[in-house]
Amino acid sequence: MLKLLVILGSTSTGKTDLALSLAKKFNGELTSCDSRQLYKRLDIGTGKMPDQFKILNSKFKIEKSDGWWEVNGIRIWMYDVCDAAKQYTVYDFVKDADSVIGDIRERGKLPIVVGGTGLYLKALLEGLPNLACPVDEKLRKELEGLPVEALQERLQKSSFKRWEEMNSSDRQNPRRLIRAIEILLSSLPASPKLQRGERRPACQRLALSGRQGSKKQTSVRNWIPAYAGMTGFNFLKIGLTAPREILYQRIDKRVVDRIDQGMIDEAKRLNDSGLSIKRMRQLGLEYGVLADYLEGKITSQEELMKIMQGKIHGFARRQITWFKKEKDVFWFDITDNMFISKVEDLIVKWYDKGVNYAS
RNA sequence: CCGGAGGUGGCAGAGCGGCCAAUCGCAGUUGACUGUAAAUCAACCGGGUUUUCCCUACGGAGGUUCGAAUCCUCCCCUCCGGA
Repeated sequence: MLKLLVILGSTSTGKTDLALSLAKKFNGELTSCDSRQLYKRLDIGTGKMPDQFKILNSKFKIEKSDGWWEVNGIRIWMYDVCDAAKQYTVYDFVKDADSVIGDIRERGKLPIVVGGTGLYLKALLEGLPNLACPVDEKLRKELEGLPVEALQERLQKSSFKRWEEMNSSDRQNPRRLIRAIEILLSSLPASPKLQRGERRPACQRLALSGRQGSKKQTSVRNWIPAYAGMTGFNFLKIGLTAPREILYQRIDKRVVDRIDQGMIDEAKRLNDSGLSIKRMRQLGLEYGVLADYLEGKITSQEELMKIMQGKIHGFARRQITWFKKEKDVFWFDITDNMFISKVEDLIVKWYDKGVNYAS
C-alpha cells in the first residue's frame, strides 16, 4: 500500500510543526513543497526553522546538509537544494521531489509533503501539461522588454486560438503571454532529453511508458500525473486554516520574531556574499522588502516590519484562493484546540482502512 | 503671543470653482494562474441590493456663487521658526 500524506495551507498556519509531530508519531519524513525554502542560505526569511524551536530551544537538535535538514531526528527534504542566485522551477521541483519521495518510500517510511506552494503541489500530485516544454532563454530575453500590447499581438499571430483560450487577467500578464508564446514556438523533442546521469522522474517514466504505444507522440506534452494514476496509491490531504484575523496576527508576530532572529543580518550577509539586490527582489516577500531596506528605500525597521506584514497578508490570501480549489482536502481550523488529535485520528483511520473521501 | 506651513476617504498623498465620491500608491476584499508561483496578473475598494439613481462626505460654523474639497470670514487643531 502506497500512502502519501499531504499537509497544506497558507503561511503561518503551522504546517511544519504539525508535520514534524506527525512524522514522529507515524514514522514519516517530510518533503517541503515550498518554492523558497529549497534555496540555500534563505533560512530565517523562509522560516525553515520550526516555530517550536524558539520555545523548546534546548531540546532541539538540528543538523543540516545540502538537500535536507534534520530536526530532532526527523528529516525534512527539499531544503537547500539550489543556490539562491539560480532560478529553480516547478520542473526541477517535480523531478527532485519525486525521487526524494520515492526514496522515503523505499526506506519504508511515510512520506509527508508539506505544501505552501500550490503550483508545485499540483504539479507533483497531478502533473502539469507542458511541463516538458523547456524554457527558451533567448526568446524570453527578447520578449521580456516588450510592452504587453506587443506580446498580445505576437501571441495572437502565433495562435489566435490560444489567445482566445486565455482569460482576461492572463491576457494582461506578460509572464503568461511569454510562456504561451514559448510553448507555441518550441518544437518539443519526442521525449525530454536527460542530462548525463540524470534519472528520469517516476512520473515521466510513467508518462512515457504509458503512452508510447499509441501513435500520437504528442502526448509527451501532456505530463501524466505522478501518483494519481497509480493503483493502490492513497493520498490524504490535510488542510490547515485559521480565521482571517488570527492568521494575520500570527503572520505579524512571525515577522517580528524573524527580525529578532536576525533576518536583516541574514539579508546583509546574502548581499555581501554576492546575492544581488535584483535577485533578492525576485525572491519576493521578506527578501523583496529587505532588498528595499538594504538599498535605503526603507529607512526604519518599523516601516520594514509594517510593509513586510502587509505583503505577507496578501500572499496568504493568494494561497487561500489557490487552495480553495484543491480537491479532497480535510480542512482543520488551527484555533480548535482539539485539532491535532482530530488530525491524528483521521490518519489512523486512513492508515488502517483507507479513508473514503465521500464520507 | 508673532511669523510661516498645513488640516482631504483605513494610511499616505494629489486635486485648488463645474468633467470630484474625489488621481496614484499602500493596506483591504475577491479572483486568475499549464516551467519565474513568496512570482506574475485582474476586478472591486464611502453608504444604499444593480443603476446613466439617491444619500453622507474633503477639520467646524457661516458666507460668496447657478455651482465650492477648491474663493471669503470667524473658530478649533497640528507642525516649523521667533519670542
